[in-house]
Amino acid sequence: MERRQEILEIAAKLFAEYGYKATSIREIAERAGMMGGSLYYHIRSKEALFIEIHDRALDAAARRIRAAMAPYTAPWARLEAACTEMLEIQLNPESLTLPIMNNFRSVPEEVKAILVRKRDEFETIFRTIVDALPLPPGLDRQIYRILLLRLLNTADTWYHEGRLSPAEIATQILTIFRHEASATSEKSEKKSGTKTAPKTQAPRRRRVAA
Amino acid sequence: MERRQEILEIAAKLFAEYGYKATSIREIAERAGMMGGSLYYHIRSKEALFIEIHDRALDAAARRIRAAMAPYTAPWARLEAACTEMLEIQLNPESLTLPIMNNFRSVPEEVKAILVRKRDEFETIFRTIVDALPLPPGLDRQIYRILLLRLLNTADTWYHEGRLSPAEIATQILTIFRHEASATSEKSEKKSGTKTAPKTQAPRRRRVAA
DNA sequence: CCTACCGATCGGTAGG
DNA sequence: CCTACCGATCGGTAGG
Repeated sequence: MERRQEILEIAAKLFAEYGYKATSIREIAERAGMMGGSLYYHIRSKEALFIEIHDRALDAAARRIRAAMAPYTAPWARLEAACTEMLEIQLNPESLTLPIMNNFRSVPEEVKAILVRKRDEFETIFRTIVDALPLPPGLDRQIYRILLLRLLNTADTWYHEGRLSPAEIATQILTIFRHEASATSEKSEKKSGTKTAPKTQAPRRRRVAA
Repeated sequence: MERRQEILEIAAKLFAEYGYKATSIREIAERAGMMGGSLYYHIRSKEALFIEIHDRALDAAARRIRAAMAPYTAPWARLEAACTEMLEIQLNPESLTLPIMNNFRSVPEEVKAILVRKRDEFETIFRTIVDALPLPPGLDRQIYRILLLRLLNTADTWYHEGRLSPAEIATQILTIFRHEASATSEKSEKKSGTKTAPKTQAPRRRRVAA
């Protein structure tokens, strides 16, 4: 039973690094210490394996992000909490919760349809957050959300440990994406009695041209 | 001689859509109206084909972007011109200049090294532009540039024609990424005697919280 | 540019 | 979980 979990994690890492097609069943099996054919004692097919990993990763990510957002009600604070958590997930080299989303180029069309449906469902979290932001009218919320998710989901392709932490990168992204709608920006988050800024990296963020 | 160009364009389209590994020589050949083996009259190897397409695409893109920037000297205007042109290139379904960059996951390691070197060279264009921007001190220019390039380079993965044009998407990205350093933001672009805003989609862009 | 083929590798199965 | 194998597909070559 935990052997299976091990296999899922090995496969997730390989899928994330090389994509669906370029990851072979035999390579997964070898890293799990068995022969290619033996893997089919644990899995039904390569396609089913990929779908299961993707589903589990997104479910786990959704749970973690909702938990991270829970303490906040102010829109920008919720966005920051969600983005930070998402980056922690995407940039963590361990565990199943890995960047397999958005790497669908070599996935068979029928499978892709299933993955995209699941991913769209996952992204409603961000849809809700973005819709609540007091953005300037010139910004298209759909594009805003898509762009933000692109950055979060593809961060693993350029990130290498050492320079900035996931939380620091989240801060940079938030600094860029933070635009207030109203002129009375500093105090425009009206919801009271709740925390306004997340714990991580909060300080040197606000710098609205005034 | 133009037959070869045809093959390069067909291959570029397939590589962009499915990635290196998932694109077969036989599929390229079939779309070019010949047998798999016949393709080797025109190319040396699959690897060489990919490298050539990548090189040509980046050279052409660099040329177009430099030309688009040429009329401007104000930093933000140069950035907008470069981003708009880059998106026109990335979102144009025709021609060789296609989004093959950043899809290196299934490319053999040795080839990847060559591609990355070329891409880094290409991206110096944006390095120069970003270094000239009057950004607030809280923003890390390296991260800023990386994030911006991610959005430009991966736009093809979510773009579908109909809603917004490449130029309109560029405007959205620029609106998000525009942050002024100084408090006297509106007039802080000191360079005079030169055009300040590009021709495309300029109007409804500025909306700094004041 | 085609035919015909090479060795290698793929996902998957049978039988134990 | 292994051995041994299946049909399919891969990049590439020889010989024309």
